[in-house]
Amino acid sequence: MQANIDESLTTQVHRRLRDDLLRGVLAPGMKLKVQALAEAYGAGASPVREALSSLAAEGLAERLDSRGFRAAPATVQDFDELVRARCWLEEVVLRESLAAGDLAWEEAVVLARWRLKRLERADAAWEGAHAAFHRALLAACPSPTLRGMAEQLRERAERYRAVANRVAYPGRDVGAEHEAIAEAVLARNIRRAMALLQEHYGTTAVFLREALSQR
Amino acid sequence: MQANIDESLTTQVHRRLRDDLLRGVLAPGMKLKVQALAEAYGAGASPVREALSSLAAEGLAERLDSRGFRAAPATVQDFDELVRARCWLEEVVLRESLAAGDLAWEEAVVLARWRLKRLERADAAWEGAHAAFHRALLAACPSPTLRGMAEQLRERAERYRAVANRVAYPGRDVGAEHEAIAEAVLARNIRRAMALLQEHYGTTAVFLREALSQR
DNA sequence: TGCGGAAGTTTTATCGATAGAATTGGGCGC
DNA sequence: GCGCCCAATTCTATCGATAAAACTTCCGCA
Repeated sequence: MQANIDESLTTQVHRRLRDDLLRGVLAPGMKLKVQALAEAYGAGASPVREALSSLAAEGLAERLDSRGFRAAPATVQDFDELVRARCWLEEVVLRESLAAGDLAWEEAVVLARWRLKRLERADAAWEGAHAAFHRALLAACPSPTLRGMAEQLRERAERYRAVANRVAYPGRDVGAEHEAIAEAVLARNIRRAMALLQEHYGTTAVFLREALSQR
Repeated sequence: MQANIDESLTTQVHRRLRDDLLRGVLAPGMKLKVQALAEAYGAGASPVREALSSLAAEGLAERLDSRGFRAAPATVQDFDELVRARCWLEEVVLRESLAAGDLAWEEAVVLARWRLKRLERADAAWEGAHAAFHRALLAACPSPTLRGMAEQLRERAERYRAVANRVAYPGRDVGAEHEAIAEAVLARNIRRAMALLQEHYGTTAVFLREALSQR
C-alpha cells in the first residue's frame, strides 16, 4: 500500500477521515475532536482542521459555530431525503449515461457486474465492488459535475449502510437485483433500468429505515 | 451591515473569499497566495487555509498538490459543461418544485419577480435579486440536497457572468425572459417553464461563450 | 546564443503555543 | 432533593515561527 509519496498530510488525513466516516468507524453525530484525531492520524491540528473543513463542505461532517466539528448526523428523515434526492438525480444521470454510452462503457459495466457477482456480501472487498458497479452505470454521462454529485450521494448512502450494516436482508436477493439492473442498462431500456434502480434503492431504504429507527 | 457577532474568523473569511471569487475580483485561474489573502482580510494563515479548503470542495477554488491554491479556472469547455449540467439538474428540481409548491411559494415567486423587475441591470442589487428569483423558482422542491446542488451550479454560473460582465446583450430583453418564465411557472406549465428556462440559460451561454473565447 | 544548474527568494505545509469559549462538576441556597 | 452559579477543566480558533518545496535569477560553459 504505497501512498504518501508527494501527498500532503492534509490530503492523507482527508482521505482517511472520509474512509472512517464512510465505514462508520466515526459514528454519525459523534463529536470530532481535533486533538484526538490529530494524534490518531499522526498529524498536527492544522491538517486535521483543513480536512474537516473540506469534509464539511462535502456533507460528511458538520461545523458547529464555535464548538468544533462532528460527524454528520444520521437520521431517518435525512435518509429518506437522501434516497429521494438520489432517485431524482440518477434519473437524469442514468438517462444521459445510457444515451451517451459506447462500447467501452458497456464492457466496463459487464466487468463491474462480474466482479461484484463474484464476491460474497461479507467479503471485505464487496463494498468497493458495489460502489464500482453503481459508478460504472453512470460513467458515460458526459457531465463530470453531475457524476460527481451522484457520487456524493452514493457515499452518503454508503455511510448509512455501514452504520446499520449488521441488518440482514431477509428474503432478498441483492445479487439478482444487480443482475436485472445491469441487463436493463445493457439493453438500453431506460424505463426499465430506472424503475429497477429506484426499486433497488427503495428496498434498501426499507431495511435501513427499520434498522435506523430502532437505535 | 452587522456581521462578526459570534462568527468565527474562518467563516467570515470564507464568505468574503466566496464573494470575491463570485464577483470576479479574484479572477479565474489566479494564484491565491495564503499570506496575501491573510493580510487582505486581516486574519492569519489558518483561517484562510481552512476557508480555501472549503471553497475547493465547493468547486470555486482548486488545491494544487503542494503548490497552494488558485481560483478555479474558467474555460469555455467548463462553461459548456456547467450549462448542460444545470439544465439537466434543474429539469428535475424545477419539476419537483412545481409539483410541491403551495400558495406561499407562489407568492414568494411573485415577490421575487417584482423585486427583480424593479431594478436596472446596472444596479448593484440586481445580481442579488436575480439570484433570489432563480432560487425562488426552485424553493418548493422538497429536497434540500438537490436545491443545494442547484444553488452551487447557479453560483458557478454567476461567476462566469461576473467575469465576462462587460458584454452587452445586444437585442435581448432579459426582463421579458424572466417574466415569461415566471408566468409559466405560476401557471404550473412544466413543459413550457422548462423550455423557457433552458432557452434562458442557452441564450446567456451564447453571449458568455463569445465573451470568454476572445479573452 | 542558449542551456544546466547553483544560489537566493518566495510560498507552502505544518507545528507548537495560547487566549478565550464551552462544558463539566460541585457546592450552596431554597 | 433540585436548580443555579462559579471554578476547574477541556476544546476550539487562531497566531507566529520554521523546515521544506517550488520558483527565479543569474552565471559560466559549450
